Amino acid sequence: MTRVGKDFYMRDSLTVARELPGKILVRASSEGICSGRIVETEAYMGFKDKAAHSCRGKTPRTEVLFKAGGLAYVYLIYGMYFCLNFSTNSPDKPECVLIRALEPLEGMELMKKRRGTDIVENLCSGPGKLCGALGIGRECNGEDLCGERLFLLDDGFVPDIAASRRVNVDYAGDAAEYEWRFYVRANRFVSCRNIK
DNA sequence: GCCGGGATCGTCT
DNA sequence: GACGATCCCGGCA
Repeated sequence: MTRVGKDFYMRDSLTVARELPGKILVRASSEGICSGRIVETEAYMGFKDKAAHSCRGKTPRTEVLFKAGGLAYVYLIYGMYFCLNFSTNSPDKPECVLIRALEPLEGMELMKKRRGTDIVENLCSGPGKLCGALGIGRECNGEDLCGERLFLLDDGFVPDIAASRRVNVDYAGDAAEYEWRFYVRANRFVSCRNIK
């Protein structure tokens, strides 16, 4: 079991998104420790990707993406839910990877309490859900992914990974067709299991 | 089990 | 002023 270091994030988001499934995300807060194995990701490739927040340049919201990779990019969606992304690559390439689903491991009781359900499949099977389960909000934006509150472990497990179109980016023209979503095949903790 | 609609507000135009 | 990188609930089967 090793900690994932900064170098891992200093590559393009497609490469990172493909290698993330199987890694273990650990979240430590005042309420306790939670962890889960990443089972679903999406790559957002910066300027060359019309679905990416950063494709039209730097704004107050996307500022974190214009720094070296290895930071959390957290934003509010639909006015009610948060999404967790890992920034990747160099400051001139504002790319990131959306974390879409986890297979819950540690801290099951705390995650159930935060989510208000005992159904394990519903704890982290979606971007908004996993932020709820892990207690991730706007205060995590810019958080170092190699710190003590949020980090990644590698236990050597390599799952069987499939690719598909990304979820809910129909507005993005050609970019909507790119198969930049990566998920663990036949895993019951993946969101949108009808999309192949 | 599947489907449709509503919630809710920060962000950018 | 419009619109989401979503989720939940209710209705119907």
